[in-house]
Amino acid sequence: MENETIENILVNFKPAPLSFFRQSTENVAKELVGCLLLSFIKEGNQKVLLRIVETEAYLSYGDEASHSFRGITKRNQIMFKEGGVIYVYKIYGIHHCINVVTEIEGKGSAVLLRAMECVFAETVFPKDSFRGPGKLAKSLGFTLEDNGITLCGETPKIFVPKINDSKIRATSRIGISKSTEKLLRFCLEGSSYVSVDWKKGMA
DNA sequence: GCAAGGATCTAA
DNA sequence: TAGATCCTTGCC
Repeated sequence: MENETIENILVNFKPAPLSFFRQSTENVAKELVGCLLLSFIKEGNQKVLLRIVETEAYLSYGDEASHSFRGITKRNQIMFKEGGVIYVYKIYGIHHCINVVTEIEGKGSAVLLRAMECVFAETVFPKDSFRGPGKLAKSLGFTLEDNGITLCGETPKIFVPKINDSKIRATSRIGISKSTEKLLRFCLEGSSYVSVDWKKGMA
C-alpha cells in the first residue's frame, strides 16, 4: 500500500470522458463518489491522488440553493458552460469551494466537492486536509484563478472506477437555507473522511 | 456556540 | 449604493 504508485492504483480506473459530465447533475454527483481526482499542487510541486467521498448536486432548475437559480451573473457564469470544467467561488470572504460543472452549455448546474481522502501524495497531508469544501480547496491550492479550467486535460483529471461498487448514501445538503428538503448530498457510507456524518441529514 | 471575513447580489 | 446573504472554518 505505501509503495503503490499512481499508475498502479489507476489500473482499476479510467479517465472520465466528456459524456460523464453530461449526465443529469444528480447522477454525476452520485457517480463522483468513489472516483479519484488527480491534481497537481503548486505548493511543493507535487502530484496528489484523492478519492472523492462526499459531493452535493446543485441543479439547473427549481433549486433555490443553487447559485444559478436567478440566472447567469458574473460570478456564476462558469456554471453555464458545458460540463467538464471547474467552477470555483469564494464563500464567506474566506474560503474557496470547488465545483464540477455538469450537463450541457446553458444549463447552469454543478456538483460541489465536499470531502476527499488522500490516496497518494509525495508528502504527508494531515488526515483532515481534504475534509470539508473549504479545506479541500485550500489544500489543493485552488483559487479563483482556477475558475473555468477543464477536467479533461492532463491535470486536474477525474478517474472513474471500472467497477464501481461504492456504497453511497443520499442525504440533505449542508449549510444551505433553501431547498433543504432535497436529498442531493452523496456520501461514501461509513467513510471517516466525510465532512459531516452521513447519518445527519437522512430522511 | 458564534464571529470573522469580503465578495456578490438585490432592491431602491 | 446600502443592506442582507453566504454551498465554512476554527476558535471561543
